[in-house]
Amino acid sequence: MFPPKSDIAAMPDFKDGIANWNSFGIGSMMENMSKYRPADIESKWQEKWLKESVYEPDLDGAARPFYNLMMFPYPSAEGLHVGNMYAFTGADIYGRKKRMEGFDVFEPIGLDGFGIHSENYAMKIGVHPVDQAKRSEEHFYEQLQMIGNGFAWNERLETYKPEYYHWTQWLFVQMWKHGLAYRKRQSVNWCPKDQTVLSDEQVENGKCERCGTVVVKKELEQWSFRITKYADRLLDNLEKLDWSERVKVAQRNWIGRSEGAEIRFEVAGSNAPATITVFTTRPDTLFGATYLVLAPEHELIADRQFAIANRDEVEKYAAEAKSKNNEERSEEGREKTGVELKGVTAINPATNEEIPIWVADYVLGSYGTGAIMAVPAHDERDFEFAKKFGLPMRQVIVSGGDDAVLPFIGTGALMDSGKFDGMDSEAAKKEITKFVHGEMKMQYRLRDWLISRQRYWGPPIPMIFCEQCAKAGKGEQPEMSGWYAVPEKDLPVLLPYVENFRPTGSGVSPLASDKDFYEAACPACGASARRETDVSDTFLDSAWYYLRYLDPKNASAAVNDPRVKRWLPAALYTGGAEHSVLHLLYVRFVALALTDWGILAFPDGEPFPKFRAHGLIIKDGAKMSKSKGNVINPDEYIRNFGADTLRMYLMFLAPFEQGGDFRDAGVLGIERFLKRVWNMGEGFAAPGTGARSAGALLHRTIKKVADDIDNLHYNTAISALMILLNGLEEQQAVAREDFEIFLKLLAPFAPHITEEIWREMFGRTTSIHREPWPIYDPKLLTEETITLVLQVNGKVRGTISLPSTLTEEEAKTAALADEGVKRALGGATPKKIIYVEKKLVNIVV
RNA sequence: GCCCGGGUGGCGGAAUGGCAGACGCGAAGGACUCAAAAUCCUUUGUUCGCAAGAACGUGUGGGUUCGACUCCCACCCCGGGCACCA
Repeated sequence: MFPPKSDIAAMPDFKDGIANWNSFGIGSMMENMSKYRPADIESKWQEKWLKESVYEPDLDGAARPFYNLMMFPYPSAEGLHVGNMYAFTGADIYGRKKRMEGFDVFEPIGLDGFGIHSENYAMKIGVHPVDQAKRSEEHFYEQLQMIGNGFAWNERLETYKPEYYHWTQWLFVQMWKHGLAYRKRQSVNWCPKDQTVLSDEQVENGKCERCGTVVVKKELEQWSFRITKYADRLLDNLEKLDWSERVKVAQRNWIGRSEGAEIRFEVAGSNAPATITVFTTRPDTLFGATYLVLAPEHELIADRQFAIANRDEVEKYAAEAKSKNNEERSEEGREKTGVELKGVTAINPATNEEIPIWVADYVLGSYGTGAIMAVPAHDERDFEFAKKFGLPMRQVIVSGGDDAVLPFIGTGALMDSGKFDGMDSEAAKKEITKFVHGEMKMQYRLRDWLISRQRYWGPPIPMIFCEQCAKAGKGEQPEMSGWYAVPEKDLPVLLPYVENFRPTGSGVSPLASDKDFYEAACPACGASARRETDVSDTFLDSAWYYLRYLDPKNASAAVNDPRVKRWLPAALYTGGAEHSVLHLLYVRFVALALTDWGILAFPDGEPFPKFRAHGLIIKDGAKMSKSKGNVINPDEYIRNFGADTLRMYLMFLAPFEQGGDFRDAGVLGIERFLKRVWNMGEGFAAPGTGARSAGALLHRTIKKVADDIDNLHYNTAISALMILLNGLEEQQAVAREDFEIFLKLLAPFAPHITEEIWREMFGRTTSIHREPWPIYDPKLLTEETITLVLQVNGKVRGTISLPSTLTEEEAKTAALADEGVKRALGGATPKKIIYVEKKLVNIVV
């Protein structure tokens, strides 16, 4: 593992310091010296900060609010992960600097404790989720206390507390009232292991995002939110957001907007009149459409009125295709299959030709209209299909150059397209659509947010179904007769403590067997009715928590709160990129909806104008996981090295947005650095020395550290601090003022040791974390002498030190006089001399 | 396949047109010590050379430039996102 650190925590009475003393010191002070023992000072300051409310801003009166928000953890498993600590530390450093710059920094923390993740863990260790939540809460907060973040503890929240989920349920009710929540029987993702449905976003490569089990399709009646209604705004707003690019790209891909046309094809040969509407992004290729393909789910296939001569064969194919899950259906390189619908044909509206209609599972029922026009000459999939079944191909686009090879996917000029021949394909899209009375239309990859879960550990969905009203066709929403939201005065619908909380697998929640829970009176007619027994997705809990932090004491104003105006939109949001299309999409959707309802008023409806995704901490080149046994427990390192050392080590590994590989050996370097800081602090226990300031080095460091923190380049900021300490140690004597500036620069990274030196060694009475951030003097950034690089034909042949006041002429003269340069020139005459101000002279021969 | 990152010593990384390898780890040698640990000092890209110094060197191949890790073109490899989405 790592070397034993017997010299720190394990020796409480060790008290000489001699062994630690280095060249910097004053011998006579030795008996007063103490060793750097993080265990002694860290918990002391954590308690003191709490008592002094160092990190509690005035939520109602702060003059310069800075909401420093970070994604809250979901407690489960063995406790805080080193990855959590990495994320929190990186966000905290930014916030600490802002606080020193005079901002009222609000850095809240809480627990996203509802959900499958926490419930599964409780089941695994055989504890009831309610009881496990209490334990996790205690353990997590204890660990979170130890990492030394400037958390505003007073405002902490837990999503599983009734005073919290009261408002999660309220949010559901609002969705319902505004027509954004609906219940529908549909083919949904079902995780056989977690025994619940999942949203599209929770399925990764056909597997459950939580447990990795292959997801299957099930026909179930489920609750969804109409996030698709917001697809355009979710996409368009991305342009205005200052977010990590990779997250924006992921959201763009996920929303997947494409512009195309819907075109109607009349059907011939059927006894009843029928049309098939297709969606295409290439209406310009309509003249090349030689057949149509319906998805197995297409409504015409189930329509018995529709005269398909080989109906049995077609239905059999469709049924088989539907039984396959997405993964099987789209397995890469899979051969195309399909069946022709005999006895019916479609009429290409551009050519008036009769073309065959097929059913094939390469067309998805859930996208577009569930039907396509196939243009085998200009689409790879259609090409493959046409080749296999011997269907005709017709090229209708030519590019300028080599276009002999089909399929040709690109754009170009039209051919064999009647009066459109020669037209540019881009222009032809609109023209041909118009010509056949089609309609330009957007299509989205995004699906509605499936919100219900057949599990116990979540907020019960606050809906009631009344059989009486349903029969009478009454209800709160059109086409949803019988359904009523729980009246707001009756919220929250409490999650009962049931002994049998395990998922049933029958498509309903364990709450469905709790009569006391589900029996309710109809809010409309008073008849005996039945409560919804599913709970909502965990991601609904976390879709509004940033609002809740602003008022944990007064639940009645949790969402519509005057503080919201002061603190939101958040100044900075930090979290993992793995939530690109989960949390980060949902949270935006909910904010947009709240904006439309007049509850929020953020510009563009966006709560987080600035978001930064941090990197991933891996271990020895591999992702940490319990099965690999390479999970780093931060507690152990904090116990052995201190939180300051671990914080700095994690930040020193690599740029914060990149992540890093955790290697035990590296921790020692930071530990040495902090010991040297400590020792230098001890050296100042005596009155100040009146030594000269480190000047340019100091001021360059102030600038560098400030810039690096702003850019989240903590690794290079730490490097700059090391260089400054090295420089100070080389001096005969160090000015106390310099060292104090150094301490302030170090404070965001190592909050405990800097506070200890500041207050205990230097006798200050207020926290270093409330000190003003150092300002550099631009005049002091440059050294008195500069190093001029001398090149001949671009190769370095020497360097010389010159006063920084030097002129171009002086530089060139000095360069030509240099021995190394003369040797390299070998008597040749310079053709050209390039001078880069105060940096370099390059002599070209 | 498309879209984002990225490829630099033994290792993590630094430098975004101007001394490649900052800072740290590791390693080697030395000081202190009975000894070890800790600490401090020195060295540490590769090759040739006693040295002064020289040549080579940032995934590969070209190009632009006085000068390229950095910019341009083509390609290879690694990580991530999307993917039969018409």
